[in-house]
Amino acid sequence: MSKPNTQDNDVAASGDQPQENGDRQRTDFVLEKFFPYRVRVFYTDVTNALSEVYQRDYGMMPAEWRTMAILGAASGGLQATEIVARSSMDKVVVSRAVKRMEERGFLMREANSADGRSFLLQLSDEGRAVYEDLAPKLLAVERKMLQGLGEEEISDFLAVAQRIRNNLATSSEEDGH
Amino acid sequence: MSKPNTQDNDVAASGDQPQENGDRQRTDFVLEKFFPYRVRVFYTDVTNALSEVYQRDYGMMPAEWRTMAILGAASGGLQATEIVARSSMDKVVVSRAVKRMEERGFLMREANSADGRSFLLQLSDEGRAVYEDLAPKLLAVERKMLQGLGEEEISDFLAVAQRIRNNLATSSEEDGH
DNA sequence: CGAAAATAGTTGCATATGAAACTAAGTCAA
DNA sequence: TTGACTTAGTTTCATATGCAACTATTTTCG
Repeated sequence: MSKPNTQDNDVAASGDQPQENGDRQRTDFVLEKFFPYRVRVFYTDVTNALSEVYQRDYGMMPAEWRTMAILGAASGGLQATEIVARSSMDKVVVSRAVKRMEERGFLMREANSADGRSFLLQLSDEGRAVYEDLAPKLLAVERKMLQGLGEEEISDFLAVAQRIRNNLATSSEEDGH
Repeated sequence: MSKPNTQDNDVAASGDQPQENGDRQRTDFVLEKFFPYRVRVFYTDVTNALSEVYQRDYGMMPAEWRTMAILGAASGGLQATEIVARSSMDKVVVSRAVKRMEERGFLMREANSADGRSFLLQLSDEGRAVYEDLAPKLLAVERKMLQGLGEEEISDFLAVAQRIRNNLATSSEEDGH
């Protein structure tokens, strides 16, 4: 699956499956039943519930909130790289989030004496105040969405998600197997 | 953007948890443990696994594939509105996906005699061939990601996702309850 | 040491996105 | 009818995104 880009893949030629006849062969693909589709619908609702809060209250975008969440929980200053690692966000996204937050006075950058390429980031007092306001609100949203679910249901759910991720991470060689 | 509301929630006042002292109150928010964060990480992997395929093979983007998936399963022509409804995509997104697919010769638009505002959309022969090529490949990705999971585990998973969506859809009035 | 490779972070570019405004067509009701 | 309202779909605009190229530093190791 590493074909760089064969792009103009001749449509007629890629016949893996029997072409049957000229008639419509009706692959039974139903988007609404498709697992990844449902995941997306689910994800969209979850993520909207959150961004609604930090968007509305502070005009922050997801990357900014996540950056804040990590810095808020940290004790000392962190490098941007750590934020990248712990947020699973792209480094460009983090870079821009940091920039914007600094402009808004939510965080401070100081030179890193140990490494001239990087900076140590931490929340300003104002940023921390925002964090202390937002974190409980977002935890409340989490509580709301998980309302009525038992510990075990939740951990099962996460376990399944994790197994799916593992399945996907497995190189395709071993899957027909 | 600005502060449209009362939101200035006094940071010090929102104490659900014991306030201890005036010292840093250390809200215990840990991004990595935060349910919505995990959902996002999961979703990202799932969605990437799919887009990798239609992106690589046909340079399509998600909205295009989803449009194709719906049209591919439909018998007659569909209005864009139906695609919007059944894909839970924005109508602007659908509009552009349709446009691009038409340009690429994957679908045909014919005037809708029953309603002059809309068009009836359906896959062209070429579009259908692409669909017939892609649908099985994407079903295979689905199979791969669900590998090793039992029917019941999957349906439980989806049920939990649904319950979470329901929790979120519920107006906040009734949630403290 | 010092050149090549690796790493931190930023920027440019091309494209994607959503909100809101817009056009055109259909519906409703007096 | 006609005028107000609704709906289908497109366009505009401002912003978000990701890749790849870039600068500046640090690391590696012959």
